[in-house]
Amino acid sequence: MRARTLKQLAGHLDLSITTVSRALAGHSQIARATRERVARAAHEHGYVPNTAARMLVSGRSGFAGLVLPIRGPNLVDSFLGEFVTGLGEGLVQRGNDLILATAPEGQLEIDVLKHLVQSGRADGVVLTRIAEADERVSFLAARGVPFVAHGRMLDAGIAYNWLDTDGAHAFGVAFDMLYELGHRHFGLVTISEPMTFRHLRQDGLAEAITRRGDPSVRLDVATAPRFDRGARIQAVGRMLAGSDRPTAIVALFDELALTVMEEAARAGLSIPRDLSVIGFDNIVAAAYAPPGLTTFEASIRQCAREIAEMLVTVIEERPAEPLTRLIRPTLTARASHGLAPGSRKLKPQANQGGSR
Amino acid sequence: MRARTLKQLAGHLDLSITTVSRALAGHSQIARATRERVARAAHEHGYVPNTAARMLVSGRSGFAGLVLPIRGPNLVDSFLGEFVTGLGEGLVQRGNDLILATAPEGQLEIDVLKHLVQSGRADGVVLTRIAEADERVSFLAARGVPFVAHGRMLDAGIAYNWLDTDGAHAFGVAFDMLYELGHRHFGLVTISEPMTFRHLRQDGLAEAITRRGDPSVRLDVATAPRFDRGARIQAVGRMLAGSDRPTAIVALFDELALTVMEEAARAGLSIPRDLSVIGFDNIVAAAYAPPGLTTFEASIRQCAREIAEMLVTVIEERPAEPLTRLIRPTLTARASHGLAPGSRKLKPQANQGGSR
DNA sequence: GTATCGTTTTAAAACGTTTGCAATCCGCTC
DNA sequence: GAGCGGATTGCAAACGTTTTAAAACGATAC
Repeated sequence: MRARTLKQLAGHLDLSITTVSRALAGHSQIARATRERVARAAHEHGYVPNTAARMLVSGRSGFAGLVLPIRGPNLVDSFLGEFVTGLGEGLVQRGNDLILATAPEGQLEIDVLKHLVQSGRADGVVLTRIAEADERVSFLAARGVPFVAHGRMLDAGIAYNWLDTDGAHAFGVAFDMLYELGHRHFGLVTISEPMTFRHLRQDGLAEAITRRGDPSVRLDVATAPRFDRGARIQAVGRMLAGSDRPTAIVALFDELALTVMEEAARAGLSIPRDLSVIGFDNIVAAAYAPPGLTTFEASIRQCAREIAEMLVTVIEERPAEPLTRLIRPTLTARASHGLAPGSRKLKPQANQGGSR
Repeated sequence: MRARTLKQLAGHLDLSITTVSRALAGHSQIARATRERVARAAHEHGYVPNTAARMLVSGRSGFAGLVLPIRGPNLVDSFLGEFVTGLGEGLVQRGNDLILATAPEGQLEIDVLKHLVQSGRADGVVLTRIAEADERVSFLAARGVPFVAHGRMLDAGIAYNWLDTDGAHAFGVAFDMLYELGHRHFGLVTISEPMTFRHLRQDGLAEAITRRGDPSVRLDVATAPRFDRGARIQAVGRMLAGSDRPTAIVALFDELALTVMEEAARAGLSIPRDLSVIGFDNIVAAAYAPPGLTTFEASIRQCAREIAEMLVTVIEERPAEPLTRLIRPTLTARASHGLAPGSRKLKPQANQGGSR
């Protein structure tokens, strides 16, 4: 009864496969009456064209790929959910779907990536967590596979499409705000992994300090491996020890800021009275960790959506020039920053719009 | 140079397409020497078989599908990320990938689902958020499409594969624990949407009360629409108002429990001294919201992984009997529950193993 | 009645793989 | 040296779609 293939549908309609195919595609060379008759029949039969056949003949899959590396039981936060949702939103608008290829623990992410694009399952891919020098970028660029990176490499020698948050700008804003509040002794808590955003944010902070030109400003830096909680706590502990400690700490991202807040509480320091803390990302816990973490946010979902749109553009139009986009994060002011200890507020400056 | 298709590879090897195909598939009818020669060449050329062609001839895509409904800008938590990660883990083990089909705001989820399976893009699908009566389940069951549901319908009339967390058991455990701590006046905060887990958990609580057989036990229920924050706050406020309020509140899930904790704080109640609160899910914020929410957890990632394995089994083996699995959640005891006000502890009972 | 033209339809090839069946090759036996 | 059997290999069809090139059909003009 129901026609599952073009052939069956054509049989029912007493037309050739060709005509039905063209009619469904809306070709104007098919008589209008025929087009409508075919459309009606297709709808009645619930006919849906076979994706495999379409892929085979068109050479395109209609899928954008994302490789999901599995590592350890811990590292799952809301990032992935938001990112995937945003990609889905952006892709579906342009008639694409998302395919998630998992890279299990033993397997290299780049191998999964190669397989994904070479099997024709994905017309293009999205890359996250770009390292300072990233072999995935060079591989895809060399192969001419469409892709968009979320983040940048440090090496500027290779042209590719990317979208990134302007961490440098955000960290400059953070410094200026804290400086205005009287802070002069700063701390930066960062990671030791070679991620580009680490450099960019740190440079943004350093530049803001230079721009200010106040020689009394000091900056301490604490570094620890990203996933080594013990080392991180130790590094933060050292930074907070003694009386000559920073009065304001900027963390590379919220998880680090939360550690700072926990360690500060353990050391008997009150936030923001004794210590101001600012993070980056606005993860959910940032709102719940007392007294509420001041942080920056560039909606991951929104970024992912734009990335998806960029990717489809690249796939369809193959632009000569790489597409790039820098997103300026917004400040979510909560209660973890305030006047520097011992300084009196000159111009009153309320915390703006903090919320959950 | 590089052979992208079987034909090219066969040309290089001076063999027929058939032989190369069979050699790569490991057929024993091909001479061992030939098999090895082909394998080596394929590896050197970086040959990867075309997925579309394979799908077309085999009738299988190697994809499991998940429909991602987009609704509103708010509803993104870590659930999706964990779930997708778990699915990926489970699927990749059996050589499958995950395809995410987005249902944009205007479009019905079931239409996307239909299109997904009828186009042959997915060999089977995973369903989440099962409603009391779910049209997706009946559709897929009628069509004979392999699927596994995360959650159950209330109607037992239709056989299908599911995995669910044993919320009834958990809520019974919660009651027993609170009863032992001296609580007699209980509150349940729930939602008004027709989700099966709401019934199961509430029934589990009611059964535990009945089982205990203590006529002095009382239970108040507060209900609000799931996504109406205002209504939720009001309902919780009413429950907490007056002196004859519950001393222990069990929330259907953590978000509700967090609202209870916030409103309790606003009403000047101290947790756990004046009020015990227990949630369900162990979301990230549960650890950070002071004083730390006691809650139940069934690792979403682990559940998703099992769901994926079940799905592949269904796809490959088409078992006659439906596969079902009930996961017992574990208690994550933090500091939001304690002795009932005015009762003295008889047998000391420390909080076990609370952690982040 | 034939040539021409525009509109509408169709036959057939192609995409890259798997697979049923047939062909080839080789060493053996009688 | 013809026949046989087992081990290898190859031909060709099939999967369902899109697309190139060509055919069919009327109608109009000469």
